[in-house]
Amino acid sequence: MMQTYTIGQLGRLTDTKVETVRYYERIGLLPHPPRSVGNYRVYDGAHLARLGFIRRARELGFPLDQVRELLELSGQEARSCEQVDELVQAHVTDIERRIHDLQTLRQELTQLLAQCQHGKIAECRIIEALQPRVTG
Amino acid sequence: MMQTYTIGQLGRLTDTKVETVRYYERIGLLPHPPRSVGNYRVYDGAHLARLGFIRRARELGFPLDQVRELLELSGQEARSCEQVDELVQAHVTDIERRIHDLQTLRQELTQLLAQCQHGKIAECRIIEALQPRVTG
DNA sequence: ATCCACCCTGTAGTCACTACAGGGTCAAGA
DNA sequence: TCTTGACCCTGTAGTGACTACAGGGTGGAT
Repeated sequence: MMQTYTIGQLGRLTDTKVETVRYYERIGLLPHPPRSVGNYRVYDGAHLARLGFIRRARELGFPLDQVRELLELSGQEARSCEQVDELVQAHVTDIERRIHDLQTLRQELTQLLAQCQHGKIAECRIIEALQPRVTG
Repeated sequence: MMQTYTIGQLGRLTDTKVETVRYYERIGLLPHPPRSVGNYRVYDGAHLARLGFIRRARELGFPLDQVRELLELSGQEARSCEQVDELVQAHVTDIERRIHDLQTLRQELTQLLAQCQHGKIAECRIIEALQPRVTG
């Protein structure tokens, strides 16, 4: 017999909240599964694999619309890797930009902290630095 | 005479969209300004300074509730810097965690890319790596 | 019969805006 | 005087990716 799962079991196997599984179904990322007599969703191994794929891609930081593209591509076995490669490449570039932005931020904040003399707010360099240069 | 500003002027001076200024008012971050006869908001220099503070803090990545705290603290001139310091310190720690997470992510993705043989999807290592290890 | 864990739908909340729709105001030019 | 166009007003809904109820039904064990 084919293995089946309730939504809760599927969630435990993929580390996904039940509400999230239903959400993925609602936005068309997971197919509507068949229902039991009691109207429970009945999932099979294919559902499990697809949800696993989605969750792994999410862990790697892909937004849902890119996950959708990856799912689409993963089904077209004869197609070349090129698009997958580009998609991942673009994602890496995006991550690198975010790392850079955060590093800049950290430096600014660290400089502020270094200037703090631990006195009163009135002479606090941090608060001062937040005061805008425009004052008229 | 005291300098006054329309919402649009305030927006231009602080690089803030008009809708955002109204949003800050709605959530209580900016006070309700007086209105003109035509029901236009009329801002003064204090509003400008406060909005500038908010925007600068946002640029530095503080979420709005922390901006609220910073605004609160900045008004209490006799108080010690300690809380400001802690707040900024905690923010730096948070940013460092995010940098670390993104670096881990980048490494994982870069490894995937390095494994790509530029062949067909059927043998794509990237797609393969996304396939879940659980398959039953 | 009753309990409890699980499932169902539908709606609203999160964060920090952003984007309308559908109107009113104001200053300048023809 | 009329009209244009830039600006302003309110209120609501959308973004991403969930999360959190409320209010109810189901299934298996005791």
